[in-house]
Amino acid sequence: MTEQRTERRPTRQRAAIADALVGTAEFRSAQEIHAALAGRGERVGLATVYRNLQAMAGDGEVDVIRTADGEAVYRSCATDDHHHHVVCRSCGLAVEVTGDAVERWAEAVAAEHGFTAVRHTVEIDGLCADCAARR
Amino acid sequence: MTEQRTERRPTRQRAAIADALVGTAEFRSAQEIHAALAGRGERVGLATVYRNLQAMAGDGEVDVIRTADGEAVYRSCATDDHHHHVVCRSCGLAVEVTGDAVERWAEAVAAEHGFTAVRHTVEIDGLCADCAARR
DNA sequence: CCACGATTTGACAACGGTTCTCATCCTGAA
DNA sequence: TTCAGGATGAGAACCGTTGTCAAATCGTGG
Repeated sequence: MTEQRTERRPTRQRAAIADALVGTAEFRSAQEIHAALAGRGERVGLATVYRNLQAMAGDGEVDVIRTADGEAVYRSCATDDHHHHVVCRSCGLAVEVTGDAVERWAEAVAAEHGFTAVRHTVEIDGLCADCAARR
Repeated sequence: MTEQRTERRPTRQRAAIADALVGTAEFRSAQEIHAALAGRGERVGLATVYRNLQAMAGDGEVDVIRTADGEAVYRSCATDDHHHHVVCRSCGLAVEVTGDAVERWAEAVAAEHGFTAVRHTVEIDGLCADCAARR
């Protein structure tokens, strides 16, 4: 179930994209990353951003989740281990959390209904302390 | 936080759409519903399907979740209460489940990081017994 | 240090789902 | 039955994402 790190060639573009993700606590869309790179002077094609983001996601280097309107957003994960996120609806800040309780609950509830090969999606969203104070 | 039932006028189309959803345990996309209605002889515009599905979702009459590729899929919920789903990756079959444990965990974990106005998304997917047997 | 085959890139077209537009149709109320 | 305004439908418009393919780039072997 764990992804295999595919053999890939290092390029300036790939590094730039990875760089844009590192050190950011927010989930960002491919378009935002593309714009950020452009604004920074890094000339990288949009298709390249998408391709690399996909590849990184496949290798488990970054996390991908979908916003409410279906857009894919990415974030570099601090850990390779299984985890979930608490995301701020206002600023996008995300913190990683783990919870054996949920994992077990999901597994149990699925089994109870005869499901196998179970996976799950758990994302929590709210207002972070800063954004809440700023109101 | 609970949705207000908006005043809406009953129409043949709206009824047909609601009808296509009732009695189906699967999550279905707007396009699938549109096609199903067309195949059944019901002439309903695609835009109308989208509009009504959105309205119903806003009123909490139907559940909406996003497939892995970002497509929105709908299902009429048996209950108005808060619940989650276990969805079959193969056939789309979905069963509704509840779990206080998760709710509490989500709330606690969010609070622990200073988040407020917390909401969460929890979906479980796997292979239902039938699909698993069919392999 | 250079040539070579394989990858990767980038500009742009193509796509698929969803939303918007606006003239026309219906519905409930009078 | 008439009327005003909400609802519908056909198609254009949108937008995020993926596909195309020639040109640029990379690691390697010579």
